[in-house]
Amino acid sequence: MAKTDVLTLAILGMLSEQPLHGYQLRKQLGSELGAFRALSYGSLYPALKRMVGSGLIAADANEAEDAHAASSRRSRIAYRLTDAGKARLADELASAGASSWDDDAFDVRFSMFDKTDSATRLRILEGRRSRLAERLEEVSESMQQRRERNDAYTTELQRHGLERVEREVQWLDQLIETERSAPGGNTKAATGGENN
Amino acid sequence: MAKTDVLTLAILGMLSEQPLHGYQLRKQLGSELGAFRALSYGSLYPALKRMVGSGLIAADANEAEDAHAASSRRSRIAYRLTDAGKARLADELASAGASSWDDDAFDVRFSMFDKTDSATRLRILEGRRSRLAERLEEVSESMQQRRERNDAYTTELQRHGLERVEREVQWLDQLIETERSAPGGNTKAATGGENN
DNA sequence: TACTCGATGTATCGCGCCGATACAACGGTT
DNA sequence: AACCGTTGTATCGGCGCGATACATCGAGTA
Repeated sequence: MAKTDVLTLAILGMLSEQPLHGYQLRKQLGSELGAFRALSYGSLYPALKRMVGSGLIAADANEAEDAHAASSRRSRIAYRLTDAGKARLADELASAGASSWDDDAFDVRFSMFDKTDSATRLRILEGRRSRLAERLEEVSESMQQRRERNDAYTTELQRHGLERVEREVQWLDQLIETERSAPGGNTKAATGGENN
Repeated sequence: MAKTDVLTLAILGMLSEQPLHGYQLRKQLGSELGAFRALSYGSLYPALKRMVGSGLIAADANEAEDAHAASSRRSRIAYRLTDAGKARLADELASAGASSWDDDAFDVRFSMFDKTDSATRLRILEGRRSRLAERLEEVSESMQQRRERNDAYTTELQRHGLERVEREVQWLDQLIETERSAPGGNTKAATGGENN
């Protein structure tokens, strides 16, 4: 089972809606997600190259040649999903493994929830929740241990960090409850199931 | 004015308390700050090497040779600040420029607030605040623009992200107010002043 | 005594990301 | 006709990360 990193997954998701140029892709990813707020071209273009190389996407170089032959050869490249790309995306969408629980990965995965069935959504939310609970425990432990040694500012920083994570857990709890009481939306039944 | 990246600054701060080994350095940075939660050795050791190369720190290889000569030659390296390192740290501590306003950089800077005078503290807090206000505006703009096009989940993700930033601003406002009404703590008067 | 195991400790490799930078054509304004 | 902001592709050096390898120490245990 080939690995699919976060950026690759995000691109697959974007392109599943419609073919896009690199430039447009960047804008969309930047505004749609919290992650990738300022995704650089130094990441994007190499990523696209890799994906073309592994056959997940294909590059359609400038199609518009209706009239007057090959005059103004603009170099714009529209990328679209191949069948392999669609298959990979479907695979990822049906999985709820640990690779969907980290900060950026979760955001990307969450933004595609309307393409996922309710059971998988729930498993991702719960996985994320338990991941955050782990972090909560680690941080509050190390806070207690060094409570005396730290100055007021460091303590405040830790307290605030802790609070932020707690709030995140509360948010997830809300989402989980909603998902449980109203499994609505997409219900295309976990095909295959259990990845990662 | 030589550039000082976040990791370098954090190391300078840690070593200003006491000489430390790479291993200890990693543990401290991991537990003390929110940033650097899991700083890898693949970053730390090269960074230390760079800093030795640029003369900011010095490496004292294993001093403990009290008795029975050179028997168990353990390879442990304690790093300490050089005079150049102390000077650089003092420089950074007196500056409140834009390089202290980003997420990780701010955390590192904030955790050293007890080594900075009140005026500089205030300027950093305000800089961070205005940086977050910028982000707030960008995000809420792009939310309004594509309100219709997005599905419910993406919208919720954006809303939550926005809320998180708003909360961050509130936290800063509190800190600013406190700092204004009680400039206490270190008051070593901005020496030299205005960097970055 | 010997064995194992976890913590301490140093170090490197490949890979991917970032910020900066360069280049170029398009569309609209003055 | 000159200017400028947006769209668009592309690369380079530097650096952080995760994985991995290796070595020693102290303590508990068979």
